[in-house]
Amino acid sequence: MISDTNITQAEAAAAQIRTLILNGTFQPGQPLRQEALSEQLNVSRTPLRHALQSLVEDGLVEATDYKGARVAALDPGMVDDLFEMRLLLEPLALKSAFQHHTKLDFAKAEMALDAAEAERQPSKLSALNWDFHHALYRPSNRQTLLKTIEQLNRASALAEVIASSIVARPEKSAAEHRKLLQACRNGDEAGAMSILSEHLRFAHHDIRNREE
Amino acid sequence: MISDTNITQAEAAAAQIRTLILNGTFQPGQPLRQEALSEQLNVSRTPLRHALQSLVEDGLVEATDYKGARVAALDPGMVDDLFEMRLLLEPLALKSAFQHHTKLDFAKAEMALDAAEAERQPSKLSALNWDFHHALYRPSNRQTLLKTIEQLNRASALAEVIASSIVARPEKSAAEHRKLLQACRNGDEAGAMSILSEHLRFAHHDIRNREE
DNA sequence: TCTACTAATATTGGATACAATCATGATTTC
DNA sequence: GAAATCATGATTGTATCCAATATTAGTAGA
Repeated sequence: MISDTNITQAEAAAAQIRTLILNGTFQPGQPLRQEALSEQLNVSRTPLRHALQSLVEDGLVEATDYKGARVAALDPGMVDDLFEMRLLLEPLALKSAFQHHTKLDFAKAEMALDAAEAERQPSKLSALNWDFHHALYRPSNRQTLLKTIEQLNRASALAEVIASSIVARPEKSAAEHRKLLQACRNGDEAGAMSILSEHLRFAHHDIRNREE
Repeated sequence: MISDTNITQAEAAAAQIRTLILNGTFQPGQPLRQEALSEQLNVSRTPLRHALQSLVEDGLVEATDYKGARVAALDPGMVDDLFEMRLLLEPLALKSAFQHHTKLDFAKAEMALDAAEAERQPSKLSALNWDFHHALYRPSNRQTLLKTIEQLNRASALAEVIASSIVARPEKSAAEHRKLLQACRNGDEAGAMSILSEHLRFAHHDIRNREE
C-alpha cells in the first residue's frame, strides 16, 4: 500500500454533510432524516449515524433521542462566547509558538494563505482559514490547547457562514493574515500578538453586524 | 408516561464505560475490544460503537480506524493546558453569573456539595464536582462558554483520577468549595473570583505533584 | 538465521432486517 | 363540539450478518 489515506465511510459522509452545511445548502433548523441522507450520500444508515454523531460533537448538528437530528440553530450569545474565548486562547497559543522559534516553519501557513485567495467555496475557505492559524500555533506543541482552539474555530465557521461573512470579507481577512504572517517572520512577537487580537476582533465585529 | 427519562442503550453504555475508566478499573492505554465490551455490558456492538465514539469526543478514549479503541493516555502537557484554559475561562463564567444576580440560586450548588462530602467513588465525585461549579456559572446564561468549560472539566477528571488526586484531596476541595459558595452568597464578587482562581491553582498543583 | 512473502485469524467497519419510539389523524366518549 | 384515546404510519435505535482491514504465524528462499 502506497499511501495510507484510508478514510472511513462515516468520515467521508461527515465531511460531505459538513460541506453542505457550511455552504448553506442545509439551512439551520433543517431536519436531517437518516434514510433520505443515506440515499443522497450513497451510504448505509450505520456510517451515516456515526457521521451525524460526530457533527453533533462539532456543534454543527443538534440531535434528540428518537426525534432525529437537525442543523444547529446557533443561539444568540454563541458568537460572542466563541470570539471571547478565541481572544483569550489563540494569543496564548501564538505566544507559546514563539517560544519554540527553532521549530518555526511558515511554508504551510503561506500555502494555506495562497490557496485561500483562490478559493471561494465557504466550506473550503473555513478549512484553509484554520490551516493557516494552525500552522502558526503548531510549534507551541500544546496539543490539548490547540484541540480546543480548533473546536472553537470549527464552531465559528458555522456562524460566519450564517452571517455570510466568510464570503463577504475574504480579501480583508487575507490582508490581515498576510500582516500576521509577516510579523511572525520578522520575529516580532508583540506585533504579531496585537495583529492577531485585532484580526479576531474584526472578524467578531463583522459577523455581529451582519446578523439580524 | 410519567417521567421522560428515556435513555438510549448507547448512552447507558457510555456512562458505564466512563465510570469504569474514571474509577481506574480500565487503565490508560488498555485496549477496548468491541465484542468483549458488548458482552460485558450486555449490549450489541452497534450501540457500543456509538458509546465509544462519544467517549472519544470526551477525550477519555483514543481510536484509530480499523485498529480499535483504547483508554486515552494523557500527554504530558495536557494537565497544564487544561488548567491554564480553565483559569482563563471559569472566572469569566463566574463574573458573568454575578451580573445576573436576579437569577442566583445556590440550592443546587449546596446539594452537590453535600452529596460530594458523602461520596467516595471517583466517577461520581467528579460528576458532583462539575455539578457544583456548573450551578455557580449557570446564571451567566452563556451556553457556549459553559459547554466548553464542561469539556475541560471532563478532561480534567481523567487526569485527576490518574493522579489519584480526586480521592486524595476531597476534604481540601470541599473546604475550598464551601468558601467559594459563601463568597457568592455574600455577593462578594472579587472575593469569589480570587477563591476560584486559587482553587483551580491548587487542583492543578496537586495533580502535578502526584504525577511521576 | 534472517528476510520476504503468504495464509490464517482476529478485529473493526458497513449493510440490512427488526424492534422501539414518536407523530399524526381518526374515533370514541362525554 | 371538544377532549381524550387509540390505531396507523413514519422515523429512529438495536441486533445480526457480511465485508474490509489489520495482525500474527508460518513458510520458502537466500
